Amino acid sequence: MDDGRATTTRGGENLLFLTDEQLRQGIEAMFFAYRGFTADPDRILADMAYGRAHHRAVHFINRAPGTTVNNLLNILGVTKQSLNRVLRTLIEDGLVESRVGKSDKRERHLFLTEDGHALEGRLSDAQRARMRAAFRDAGPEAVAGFRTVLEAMMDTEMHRTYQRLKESGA
Amino acid sequence: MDDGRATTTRGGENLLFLTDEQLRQGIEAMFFAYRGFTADPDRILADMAYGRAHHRAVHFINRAPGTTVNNLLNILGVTKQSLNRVLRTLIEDGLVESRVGKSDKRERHLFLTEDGHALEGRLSDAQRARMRAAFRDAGPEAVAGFRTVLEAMMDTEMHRTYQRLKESGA
DNA sequence: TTGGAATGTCAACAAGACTGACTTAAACTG
DNA sequence: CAGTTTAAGTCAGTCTTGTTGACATTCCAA
Repeated sequence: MDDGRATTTRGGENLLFLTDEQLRQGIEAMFFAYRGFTADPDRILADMAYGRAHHRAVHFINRAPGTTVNNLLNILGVTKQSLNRVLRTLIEDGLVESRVGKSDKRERHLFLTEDGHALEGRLSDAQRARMRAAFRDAGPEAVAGFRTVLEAMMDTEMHRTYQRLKESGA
Repeated sequence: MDDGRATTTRGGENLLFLTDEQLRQGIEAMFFAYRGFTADPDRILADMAYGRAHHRAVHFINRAPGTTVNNLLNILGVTKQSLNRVLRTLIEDGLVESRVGKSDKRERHLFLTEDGHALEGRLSDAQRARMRAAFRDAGPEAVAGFRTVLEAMMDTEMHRTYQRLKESGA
């Protein structure tokens, strides 16, 4: 199985991609690619008093305007104390607006302000530019495979969240 | 361009995958998949006094036995102070051995001990299991695409490092 | 009206990254 | 050989982001 040779089954299915060596390459590809993935927004954020956590909050508030704190908590997978620290600075700095819920006044609905949208735009422009270049270089078939593997790598719950977001968009 | 419809060029090339919405889905896929990618080793490490940084060090020392501290620094992309903290505990706990270089006595060459190999095995077994399942579900073509896109997403320097490691393996 | 849920806040803490300054030892170089 | 550079390690301090635990407030719903 880990003899380094390509293996072909009766069906013609290449099993080389399941050797430990191939899996390790996949693992390292994820590690190095994720660094590239976050590098551009990180550079922008480094000049401000913000970090990756702020980027994530701003991204998902933009993606799902009016989302509740609890919903955002589930998406981000952090504790409310951790999110609250980030959210507080964003609200103080006038990037995020928190509106008391109409039907349920316990809930807070989160929205980006004009300044919030400006930051979100800068960050996602940078991140999208890299993603666009990678997608273009790799071609449509590779992109489809990329997404298929990533989806298969998610936990079931995360996958559901991802699907829900996907369906809500465009 | 961002009208939500599939676009086909003369060459028959589907350009839908370059819409902002598709790029955003790619970004979110990376975010959620990376969480899954690190979840299993993180769970194992949580029970010990170790974290993700220890995992990374152990992984790359296993991958490139005898690597110098400087080389590891370049691979991991952190400061020597940050790496040193992690490396010190690993050496103290007898998981990593540091040997003075033969030709250049300033250098330290890093190796996993038996215990180090045991931990590395546990961690990478867990991570490989998820990767293997994802690869199997997605199929060989998807896996090839996955790797193509990830490679295109890396910074040039990281990509060189990744290639060097890849060639040194199997 | 009482219990539980959603939110927020305070405090304390830890991992893991960072900068800057400095030491030691070894190797290279003019 | 003297001076400089390189590799590694250390000390001190800071920052972001995560964690627990305890507690208050508000308000919906049985």
